[in-house]
Amino acid sequence: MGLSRLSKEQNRCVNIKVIHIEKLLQHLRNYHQLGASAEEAVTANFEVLYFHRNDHLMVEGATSRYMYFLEEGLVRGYYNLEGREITHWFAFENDFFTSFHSFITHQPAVESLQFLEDSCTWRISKDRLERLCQNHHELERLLRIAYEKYYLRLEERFVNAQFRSATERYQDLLHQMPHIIQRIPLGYIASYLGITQETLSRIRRKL
Amino acid sequence: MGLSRLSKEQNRCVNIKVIHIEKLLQHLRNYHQLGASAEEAVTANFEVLYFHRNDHLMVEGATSRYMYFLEEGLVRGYYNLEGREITHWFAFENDFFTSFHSFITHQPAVESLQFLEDSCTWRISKDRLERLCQNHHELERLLRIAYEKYYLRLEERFVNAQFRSATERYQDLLHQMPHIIQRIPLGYIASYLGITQETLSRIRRKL
DNA sequence: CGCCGAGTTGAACTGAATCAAGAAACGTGG
DNA sequence: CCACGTTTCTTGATTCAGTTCAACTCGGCG
Repeated sequence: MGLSRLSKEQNRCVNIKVIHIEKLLQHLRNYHQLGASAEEAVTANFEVLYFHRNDHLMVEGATSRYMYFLEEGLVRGYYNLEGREITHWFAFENDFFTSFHSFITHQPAVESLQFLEDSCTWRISKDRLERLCQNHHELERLLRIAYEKYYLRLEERFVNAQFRSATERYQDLLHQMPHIIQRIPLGYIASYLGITQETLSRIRRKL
Repeated sequence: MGLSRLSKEQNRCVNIKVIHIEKLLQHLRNYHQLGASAEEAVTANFEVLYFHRNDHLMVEGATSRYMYFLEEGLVRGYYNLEGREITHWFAFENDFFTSFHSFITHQPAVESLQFLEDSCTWRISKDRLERLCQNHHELERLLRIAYEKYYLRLEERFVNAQFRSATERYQDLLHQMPHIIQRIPLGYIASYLGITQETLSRIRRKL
């Protein structure tokens, strides 16, 4: 459950921050165009952090004070339900992630966040994000638009969960993220889909 | 499938708009405090509309160009899945509603919206809402915060759908909205919970 | 009165969970 | 580079929650 970070690499990378953060800025532009001063504010307020495979970013009970952007790597959010571990989301390259409930409400998180691959992230604290939004209407708008998008994503997942069979959900997943199979253990994928590992194994045999 | 409106009552109400819209403003203040000019802009840009029980606000295939606020009444959103009607949300007093996917993406909606009771709504077009947000940073912020809240609501529903039994979900619903039983036919509630009407009927017998 | 929609009940069926046991793959230390 | 233990994945037998289909009850209403 190490919270260890690659401080050497990290320092190396802080020096070339301006180069790297371009990927985050590029991604932000997909949501909404930003002026020079807003982009500078982003550059000044996000910080890079590196993690190892299997590192925990946070564990349940902690309060999430940061929003993260995943430049490279893979993360899962999971929680315990009656003694068993439920993975309820994955974040891939170019995703924002955090324990949203905790981040938004300031309450202790019910979920834990763990890296499944060595990862490069950018983070900003809630305080700073609020300040940035206050000072740059453009960023507030960007955030609003980002929430719209994330809302729609979630809505789609909800409909799938409630009205499609396990097999359909697995096929959808394969279709939308074919790479997922190589990168994530079956058990995590199963609980993400809301089924048991055994059932998923059987589904795969038939395909 | 009447799209009829109560134009007489409506006109009467437009005259006393300033009194009525107070309820919308009051609700908005729960999300974020607004200055006088923002409140005036809201007052000037929302319009009141009345509907009858069973009226359709829109049917699948149409594109949702308005965001609605429900001052009084009851609405459901539903769609067809393999010939059967699935109610996937209800809006109650003080809820915002529309076909979110359609409203956000400008694409034709897959769902239809129907009033289950005589209702009083306030609406604003997407264009005007965008303009308001552009001119009033406060409103942009309010909208961002509203999306956060709606995101969390949906997340909770998603978790319930995927990991709780039908009985648990029904009990949760009873607990959170006890009035729902009196106001909504059993079949709608069942599909909202993701189960059949027969199953819900059996669950109720046992309680 | 008879019809119609809403809700209930029953019996058979089914998709997925559970429990239990093996097989395969993985990584770590010697 | 092999050997061993651990984790990951598969397979089988059984059980169970919820579906399906069909029939029936009840209350309202033209």
